Formats: sequence, C-alpha cells, structure tokens
Amino acid sequence: MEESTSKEANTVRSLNFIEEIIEEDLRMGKNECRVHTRFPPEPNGYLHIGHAKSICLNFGLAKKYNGKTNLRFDDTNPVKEDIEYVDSIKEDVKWLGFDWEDREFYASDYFEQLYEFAVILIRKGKAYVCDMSAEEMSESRGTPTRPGRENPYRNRTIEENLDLFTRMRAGEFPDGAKVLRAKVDMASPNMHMRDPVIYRILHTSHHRTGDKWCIYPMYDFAHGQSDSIEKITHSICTLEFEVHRPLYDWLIQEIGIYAPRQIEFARLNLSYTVMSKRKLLELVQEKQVRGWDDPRMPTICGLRRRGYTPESIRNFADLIGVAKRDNVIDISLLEFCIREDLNKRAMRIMGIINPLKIVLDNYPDELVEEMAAVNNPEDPSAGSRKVPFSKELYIEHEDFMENPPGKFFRLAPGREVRLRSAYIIKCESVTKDPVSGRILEVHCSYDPATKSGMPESNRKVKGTLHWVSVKHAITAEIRMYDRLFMVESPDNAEEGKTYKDFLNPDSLEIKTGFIEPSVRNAIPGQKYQFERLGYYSVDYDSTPDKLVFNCVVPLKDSWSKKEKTK
RNA sequence: UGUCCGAUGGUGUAACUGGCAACACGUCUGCCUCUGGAGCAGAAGAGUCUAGGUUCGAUUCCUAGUCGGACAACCA
Repeated sequence: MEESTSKEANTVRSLNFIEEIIEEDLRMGKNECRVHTRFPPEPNGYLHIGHAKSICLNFGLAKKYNGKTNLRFDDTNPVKEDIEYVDSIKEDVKWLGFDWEDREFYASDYFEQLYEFAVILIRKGKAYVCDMSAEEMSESRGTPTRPGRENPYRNRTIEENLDLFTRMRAGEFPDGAKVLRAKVDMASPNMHMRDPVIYRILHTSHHRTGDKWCIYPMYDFAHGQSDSIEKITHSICTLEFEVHRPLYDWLIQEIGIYAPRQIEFARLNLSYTVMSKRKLLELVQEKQVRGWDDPRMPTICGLRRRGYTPESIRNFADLIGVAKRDNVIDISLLEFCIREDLNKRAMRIMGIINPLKIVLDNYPDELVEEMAAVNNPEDPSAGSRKVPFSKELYIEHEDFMENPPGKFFRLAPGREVRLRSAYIIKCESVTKDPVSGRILEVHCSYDPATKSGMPESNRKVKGTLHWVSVKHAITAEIRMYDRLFMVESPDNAEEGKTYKDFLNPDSLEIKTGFIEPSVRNAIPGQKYQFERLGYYSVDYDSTPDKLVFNCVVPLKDSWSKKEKTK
C-alpha cells in the first residue's frame, strides 16, 4: 500500500513540449506570468475528434496554469460560413466539458480594428493595392523553388493606395477587381512572404456583420492580430501554420502591437477514418453517411450520438499526448477509452441480437419468476433490478453449437450452462426444420436448486449465457457499426484511387433485438452494457414505441478472436 | 530541386536535460470470474533513421546524408 502510493508520487508525469515552453516563459516572468489560450475555429463545418484534441489542449493548459481560454470564431470568409456551424461548435465545446465564460469572440468583432491596421501598413508603405487578376498573381508569385517577380502596382504611392483602399471599402469595385497586399518580399523562400493578399473584395453578406462590409481580411491578416488583440500568450495551432508564423510576426511587428507566442503541434490522425473537413463534408453531401452526426463519423456530434462520453474523449486526448511528429493513432485506443469509462458507469442489461429459442421442458408452463440481476458489478451502489424468467427464452444464436470444438464453453447437446442471474440448464435435444436442417429450438431442463443466490447455486459450470424471456421481451432496433473505411489510412490512396474507394459497404448493419423489459422507458443518450455483447446507447431516433440502440463498442471477445485467428 | 519541420517497439508518448530505453494501447500466457467482460500476475516486442565527430560515456550535443511531412487559394 505504502509502496504503491510512493510509487505514484514518484511518477511525476513529464511535461509535453508545450508545457515546457510555458513553464519556461513563466520562469522568465513573461506576460506578467499570465497564461491565456484560445480555441479559434472557423464556423464552416462541424468539429471532429481532431478539434477535440486542440480543445482539450487549449482549455487544459489554461486550467493547469490558472489561466483563461477564449472561444474565438475566425469568421473572415462569409461565403463559407454559417450560423449553423457556430451553434454546433458551441454545443460541442460545452458538451466536452469546457467553459469559455464570457469570452466568446469573433474575428468579425475586430473588422474595424483590422481595417485600421491595414491603413497603418499602407501609411508605412508596407501595403499596396494590386489590380492583378488571381491568375496573374499566382503566375508572378513564382514557385517554392523559384522566386516571384515584383509587379508594377507595388510602387503605387501611399496616397493612391489610401484612396484606392478607401474606395474598395466603399464598394466602388466589383469582386476580384483589386486586393490589398502586404509589401514584404517577392523573392522570399517562404511563399507566404511574397506579398500576401490581406484584403479582398467580397460583396457577400456576413452572418454577423450583415452588409456592413464588402471587403474582408484574409485569415492570415486576422488570426495573428486577433490573438494579439485578445492578449493571447500562447497561440497553439497545428503544424501547417508553422510557415505562416514569419508573416504573423512581420505583421505584428510592423503594426506595432502585442506579440503572442505561436506554438505548433501535430494534428491528430485516426486509423480507419478521415479527418479533413472537406472530406467529411463530402461524405455528408453525397449521403455516404446519414449526416454530420452519423455515429460512424469522427465528428464530435457523431461520437456523441454513437454513445461516447465527454470523459472518454478527454481521457483519450490526454493519452495520445502532444508532439510535432506526424502520427496515426490506432482506433483501438479510442475504443479502450470508452470501454474503460462505460465499464464503471453503464447499467448492465440483457438483450439478444441473434435469437435462438430455448424451451425449459421441466419448467411450469405458466410460471413467471422475477430474477434479481445486479445492475453493475463494478458499482455496488447501482443496485439490482428484476428480470422476468419463464419457460421459453431467447439466447444468442452463437451461444449454441451442435458439434462444438474443444474450448467452446457454451451450450451444446448434453452440456450444462448457467443462465445469468437465473438457473443452470442442460441441453437435452434440438428441434430442426426437416427441410432446411435449420435449428428451430433447443430443449433444455433446468435445475431448480441452482437458482441464482440460493445455497445450492454455487455449482461451477464453464459458461454463463445471457437470455431474455420470450413473452416479456421487447423488440428494439439495433444499429451495429463497423469502421467507416476498410483500410488503415484511407487518405493515402494509391494512384487512381481516392479515400472514397475504401468506404466500408458494411459499416452499418441494422438488426432487431429482443431486450429485457426493464429498459422500456430508456431515454435517448442513455447508455447500457448489454451483458457479454457490448455497450449500447439509446439513439435520438428512439421513441417509447420503438426503441433504437447504437452499438458504441463491442466488449472484448477473446473467444471469437481465438476462433478468427485459427 | 528552395525554405521550414520531424525521425525512439505494431501504435502513441517518455527518458529528471549526457549515465546503456519507461508508460499506455495492442499482442500473447496464466490466475480468477454467475459477463470467455472487468480484475490480477506475467511475457514478448525498440538498442533510439544512417555515417562520422565531441565525450570516460550520446536517444539526448555537432556535421553531413537518408527518409517523411508542410508550403505556390482573392480558403482556413
């Protein structure tokens, strides 16, 4: 005991590289020793498990160092954004268990300020209005290995630029006619420094600012400054923004405002799924799945609907760690997290998915007994419930074999087996369809002395089966899910193939199950362990008349695994 | 043929900042069990991309190379 506590005390968890940077900054007394992070989504899609990693990171860091985290929407592109997405993002962050308090911000809140920043740049001769078309611009920008060319508009006077930019804002020019560019260095080895566009004309109304603006800042001109305005101390983002950092630094330096410290980490990849907003959107639009919250989707709302808990996702985010190298996390780690959580909390019930009828020949025809069943062996406080037992029962079809192999511990002719929370039964005979040879029902005898809880019930038998009384069972729709893709990395498609070629045609299987009556009033979101099968969550489609369950994750099954590897 | 970033078991992350590699998932044994779940006990699995160098000593530092990733949207 003492040893174990001292062992735990000695296991000081090592810091990840971001925590190391933060602690170093704290030691140096930077930012008055504040830690202030932010989660900055663009409201143009639903959040997925990769965002969950970032959310847990940002909010977790602030919590650890007594700081704050803002929720800020980087809503600089009205053509792709929508209020639907901001609502879903807020819901998802909240559901994950994080609170941004009163700090819900929008880059669009800063449009006026950003405009002023642009004017500062123009006045300093560090920005100019450019009339080139997108094609011309891309042509003159060069390539990563070849420097770009300077263009004639680069040398417009400050006065002319000021005038033109004012008229851009006033709506004098059509979309695409002009842009405002930062004047940095057309020969920079970093493409982002080759006079990047910082404002474009878009006569599109914005979900928050309406028609107030017809010019909108580019992300690169809004993101860093927004962090600066919010006095973010550590701007944590994914690796692909590493090359943008010199631009952000340049902008902030030239404008002369507070400089946050940007730290980049590797985004999450999960095996057997895709993680890009674009691809997830395609799956939704092409109806490959039933929507953003389809339980097969790696979206947060999909995982929620599937039956994942916020705790399990937070724990997952914790276990995967943070680093800069590319990674692909095995989906089995996510599954481990939800099993671990639900094992401690989910009520156990009995349900049959592939029914096989058994008849207890020596059981009184009309008798119904109420069997006491433990709700959760992991949690004594969960109590117990009554489950009706009668002469005719359903068991799982896979739990019976006529000619079983060696290590089969379940029901077979002449064999005894325990019915969970009930009696030990013995298989006496099998009735088959004379034509097809299919097993119709199995006849058994029960041993009245072995009722669960009774003194003589301790007899050891090899197997225990779950069951449900035929006349008391309620039916339910059971949605079984398999991985969405058949290969580990659907993104790495060989020539001529796309991730969609690897979609698993059997990722959804709908079955009708027979469930014990105690769950009749189950409400959507309620989670259960169907004993010996897996964890199931009541779907939103469920009604009192028609229960619908989602299989969250099956229980580990060392028997079927052994069979499969044979 | 550029710039930046990275490289540790099947996977992910560590290694107290130079002292012969740890934790978790997964895998495999055994025990236990009225869930073949859970739990318990144990095992296998990397000598840290390569080659040099510094050092008594390198996963940690230096150099060169190899491999992988990111970057050429009026997207974010």
